Formats: sequence, C-alpha cells, structure tokens
Amino acid sequence: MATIADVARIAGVSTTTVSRHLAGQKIREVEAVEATIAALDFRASATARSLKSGVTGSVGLVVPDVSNPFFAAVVKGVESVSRQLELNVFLSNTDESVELERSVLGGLIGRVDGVILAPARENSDNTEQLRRAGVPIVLLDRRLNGCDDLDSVLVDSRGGSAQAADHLLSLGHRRIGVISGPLDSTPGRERYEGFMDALTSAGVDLDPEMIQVGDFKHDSGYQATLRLLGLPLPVTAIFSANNLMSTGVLRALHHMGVRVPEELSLVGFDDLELAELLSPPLTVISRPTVEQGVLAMRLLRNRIRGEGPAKAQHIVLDTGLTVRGSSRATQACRDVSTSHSKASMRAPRERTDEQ
Amino acid sequence: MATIADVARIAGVSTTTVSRHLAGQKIREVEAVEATIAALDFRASATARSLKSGVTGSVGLVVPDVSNPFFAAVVKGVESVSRQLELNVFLSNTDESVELERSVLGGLIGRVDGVILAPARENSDNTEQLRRAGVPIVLLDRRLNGCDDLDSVLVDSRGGSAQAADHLLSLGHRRIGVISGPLDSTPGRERYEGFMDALTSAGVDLDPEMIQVGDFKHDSGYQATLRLLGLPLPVTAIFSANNLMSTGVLRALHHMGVRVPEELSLVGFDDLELAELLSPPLTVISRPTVEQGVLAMRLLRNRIRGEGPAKAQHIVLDTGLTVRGSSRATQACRDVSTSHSKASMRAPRERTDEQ
DNA sequence: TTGAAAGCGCTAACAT
DNA sequence: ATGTTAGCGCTTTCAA
Repeated sequence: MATIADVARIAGVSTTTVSRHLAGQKIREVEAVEATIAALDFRASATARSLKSGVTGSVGLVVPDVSNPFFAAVVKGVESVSRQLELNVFLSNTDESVELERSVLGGLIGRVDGVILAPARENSDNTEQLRRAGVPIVLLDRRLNGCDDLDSVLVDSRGGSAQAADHLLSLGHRRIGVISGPLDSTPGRERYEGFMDALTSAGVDLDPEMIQVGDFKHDSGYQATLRLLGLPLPVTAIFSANNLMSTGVLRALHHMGVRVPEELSLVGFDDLELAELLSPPLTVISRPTVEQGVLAMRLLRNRIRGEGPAKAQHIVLDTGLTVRGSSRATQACRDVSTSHSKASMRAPRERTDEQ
Repeated sequence: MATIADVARIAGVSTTTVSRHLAGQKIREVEAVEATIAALDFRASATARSLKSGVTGSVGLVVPDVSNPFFAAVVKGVESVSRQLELNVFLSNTDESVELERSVLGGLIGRVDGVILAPARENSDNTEQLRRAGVPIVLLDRRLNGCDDLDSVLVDSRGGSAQAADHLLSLGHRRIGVISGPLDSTPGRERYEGFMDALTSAGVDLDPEMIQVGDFKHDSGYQATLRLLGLPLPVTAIFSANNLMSTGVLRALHHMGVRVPEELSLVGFDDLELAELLSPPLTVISRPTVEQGVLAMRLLRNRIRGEGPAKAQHIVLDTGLTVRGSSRATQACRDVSTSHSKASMRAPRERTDEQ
C-alpha cells in the first residue's frame, strides 16, 4: 500500500500538503497531488488516522441473537444509518449469554466510538469497562439496571402484553397459559408483568402451573406447550412472549394435533414476516423493528458527536395488536354473545387447513 | 485511557518490559507490572498495535441482505468462528446493489485482514481494489466471474434445482411455472439452469410466459405468481428460486384463494425455519446455512495466516429435498398410479423421469 | 500557502 | 532480562 509519504515524494510536495489536500484544504499543486494519488491508488490508512485522531470510525452492535428475525431487522436498521454516516459496524452475537457479552464488550474497547447494546440480562451490567473508557452506549430493546443514565430505545412491552391479555379476555378466555421469557431480561419481565397485571385488573387469576418460563428460544416454547397441554384442567389459550417461542408453541400444537383456534387460541408477542401465512395465521403483538435500529443509531451518533441533551434520552415505542386467525372466542363466550366475538375478531382470510 | 508508558512509569520499568509481559514473555517485575495494569485498567490500544503490526484483527462480512434468514444464519456461523479466533466482524449489507457493494468494499480497505463476500452480481467484480491491497477474499454462496482464484463456499444450486424439477416431474407436472432470481447472480442463474436442464432431459419444454424472473425479494414472488395465475393455460406447479420469493408466492396464492397443493403444487429453493408450520407446509430444497458461514470463515482464517494450499479452494455443499405438504401428484398422475408417486418421493436424488 | 518536526501508542531491533 | 531508540502512517502545531 502506498503511503502519504510516497505521494508527497512523487508529487514533489511535503506530506503536510498532501494531508491538507485530503482534508479538503486549498493547496497549490492540486493536480500533481491528485494525479499521484490516483496513480498509486493511495488510500489513507484508517489505522494511522485513528491512532492520531482517537476516532475509529466504527461502532459496535451487540445483540443476543442475529438469527432472530427481530434482531436481524434491527441490524438492518442500524446498518443503513451507519452507512450514511460512513461508520462501520462491528456485529457481535452474545447468544443470550452474560459471559459472552462481557468478553465481547471488552473486545470492543479501543476499537469503536460507540456501542449499541441489547443486553442479555437486565441485572448483569457489563458496561462498566466501556464506560470507564468513555465509550458512549445506547441500550436497545432492553434495559439495564442502574443504567438509566444511558440512552435507550425501548418498546412498551407492558402495554403490548396488556393488549394481548385484553384481547384474550374479551374473547372469553380465563384459563390462559403464559409462556414467559427469562424474568431477568427486560422483555421477559415486562411482558410477563404487563400480561399478569392486565389479568389481575380483570379479576382473573392463573394457577401457578399455567405459567411457564422459557428462554426465548424455539424449543422452550415447544416444551412449555407440552407441559401446558398435560395439565389436568387444560388451558383455552396461550400467550407466548416472543416470536421464536411462538413458533415452538405452534409446532407443539401441530404435533399434538391440537386445532387452533378451535380448541385453543394463541397470541404471540412479536410479529413474524410469515405470520399471515402460518397455519393458522398468527395473532400477534407487533412493534417497530428496523426503526428501533435506526433510532438507536441516531442516538448513538449524537452521543459520539457530543450533540444533543446532556441527560439520557429514552425512546419508548408503541406496540400494536394484529388479530389474525389463531385467536377466537371461547365456546361459552360465543354462546352468550355472537355479535361480541365478531366485533373483536377482524374477519381473517380464508384458511385452507389441510391437516 | 492509560497507555503503556503510564504503566511503565508507575511500575518502574520500561515500556519494552511491559510490552514483553503483554506478549507473554518472562520478565522480572511481573507483580508490579500486573498490579499497575490492573490499577490503571490498562488495555493496549488496538489501533496502535494495528499500525505497528499491519494486522487489524478484524474481518469484513458483506452480504446482500441480513434480514434474509439464510444470510442471518450465515452471519451467525461466521460470527461464532471469528469469536473463537478473536477476530471482530464488520457486517455490511449491500441490499443486492452493485454500487453499494463497491463502496462498502472500498471502505473496508485498511480496516480488515480479510473479507467474506456474497456478491450481488456475478458479472460485477468489485474486488479489484481489495485485491490490489492484498486483502484475502472468500466468496460465499455466489461466484464472481473471473475470480476462480478466490476461495469459495458454494452450494450445488444446479443439483438442488434438478432435485426440485425431478420431484415435480415425478408427480406428473408438466406445466410448471418458474420464478427465477436475477440471471446475473450465481444462485439465480444456476438454479434456473439446473431446473430447466432437468426438464429438458425429461423432454419437457416450458412456454416462455411460464418463466418469470424476480429479484429474490418477497414482492417479486408475489407479482410473478399473479402473472402465472393469469395465463390462459394455467400451470399446475410453481418452482420458486429462493425463500423470500416463495413466501411471496404463498401469499399470492392465499390472496387469490388458490388451494395448495390441491390446485397447484409449490416447491421452493431454501428451507425456512417455519416451513413446516406454513399453510401448507412447504416442500423445499434445503441446504447448509450456518455451516456455510463457518466454512467460509475457516477458509479466510487460513488465507490470513498464509496457511493451506496456494491454489484456491472451492467447497461445494450438497442440497436436499424436503417433501412437505405443498407438492402433490397431479390428478392425471394419481389416476394412473397412486402408489408410484409415493415411491418416487422417497428417492429424491434419483432422476425418475418416467411417470 | 508551505514544510519541518513532533507525536499518537505500540513493538522490535539492537545494545547492554 | 532489560532498556534505548526508531518507526508504523498520519495530522498538526509552529515557523518560514
């Protein structure tokens, strides 16, 4: 690789002059310098620049699972903004592990100007090393206890779960199985609490065995469903706290031959690209995905530039209820009031259930 | 941030000694140095090291679309290996655009020790700048014309498509709609050619209007399906060349009220996490995903280390046919022989051209 | 406007 | 075993 010294020597100027030209300042020998740069295919060393300036031109993006469509969308959002800002993105996957997260964040120190982090657990603060190093951090989708001083982009998980609860309640369900995420992660806890609070407000209590705690992964949704199906008094509906577990639930129901929504209703937190095409189409709580990444990257940019308000900014986005075919009124409820169940169900498209 | 000079001064040794300690060599004042490092929370500057050594400790991963589940899985594979190697991964999304790809690759020069690239188009070689800079490149999932000297990890797309063709032929289908990807991308071209060749071998010709070219995205599958459904002589089956387009096809069929597989069979290239749960479960050509990323990263590591054979290595992985509910025998075929169509679904690798 | 020289933080000869 | 010194490629005072 050609260096600035090569260019300077061949163009017959000093390195300072070349450097100035690169910085956009006016110099006399523009043509000679430009010609030489082109001839040598010179590109200023990013490393040398970083060392001199203390700026890396990179950011870190740390997520629990890239192959989760939600985070894949977030990555896309972050990436699109960072491209415009000419920042490179280091992507790291923590696999929901606090230990991995810790080592990953440590490895980012000195290599990035800022970090967007979706922490694995809200009680395990791994940001201390980054903070000591003065690296700005934006939290994404998940809180971190004791870190309210950090910018964040979150979703109203409690509200979303309450929407799910109200939906199922309005359909007459009272025995509802809950498949929660880890209670020490923000979405896990808030979705659980939001759902339970809404039930409590409606005077509905769940037996302890109707509450299953999973790990946000496919298989835990599957296993939890099997346990719920094994209860002496079966549930009439299931609320699943994230997309991956919802598909696990659906798979278990398929395997066990449970008809949805005839025998059991299902509502999942998180929309899926394919939700509409599933058998049956899935009723979900939806929320912004790409947008979360976009917003987080914008917040981070402001921090990196030292712009914006000194105090932490917290963006909370709204969720929505998308009623599809996997939820319907209980038999009892339909007997009492047909018009009511019709009203609360947006007429779903025809299904060709070929089970 | 503390520097090596700070540590040296406080520990009462030279920077060289500290540096040696960091490199794992034996020194006398181990305790003093270690204590000082801990006290100052010293971490060697990655930037300074890079400048000195010429090694960045980073690699670039350039894909057309992170939110495509296939590439999300690839990313996961690459990431897991690079973590073990203590390499950081720059992730870039080209959105299937040659221009974006070009600028992205340019921006990686000097920042990475190697690049894994899934090129947007096989005729548009944007690797020249990287190659001049001596950056090792591994091609992933897609070829690049004139770049056979680069290592690659590919899938037997032709073979996979032939499997799809043979499957549909064995079910009696002769009027088959093909929804191809861009013919100037490797998977687009090879899947198209593999499929058509298999049909030709079986003496089956398709009318030109039965061949639709999409862009590998959801909507193009949707639109192409509408066009196919509008043909005067309808097709009895559709082959879709990737996952995203397949879901577009399915959505279009749902919207148009076409029953699958009763009225029309569908086979898609690429498995989907949810394929089994779709309505109907999708018959697909599957292939390794995470593994492709793992293998690509291993190839790249060897190049970076200067290990392995001098000549380019080309890994070609096999596909598999997974028969689910979206494909079935034509009425005519079922009339003739019910048992035979079952048998031919069992032997996917075999070309059973007779009905 | 331009250039000489110092220095960002680290490592590697080379000398001790 | 340890220290001195030079230098990776760039930017930036400070003089001219």
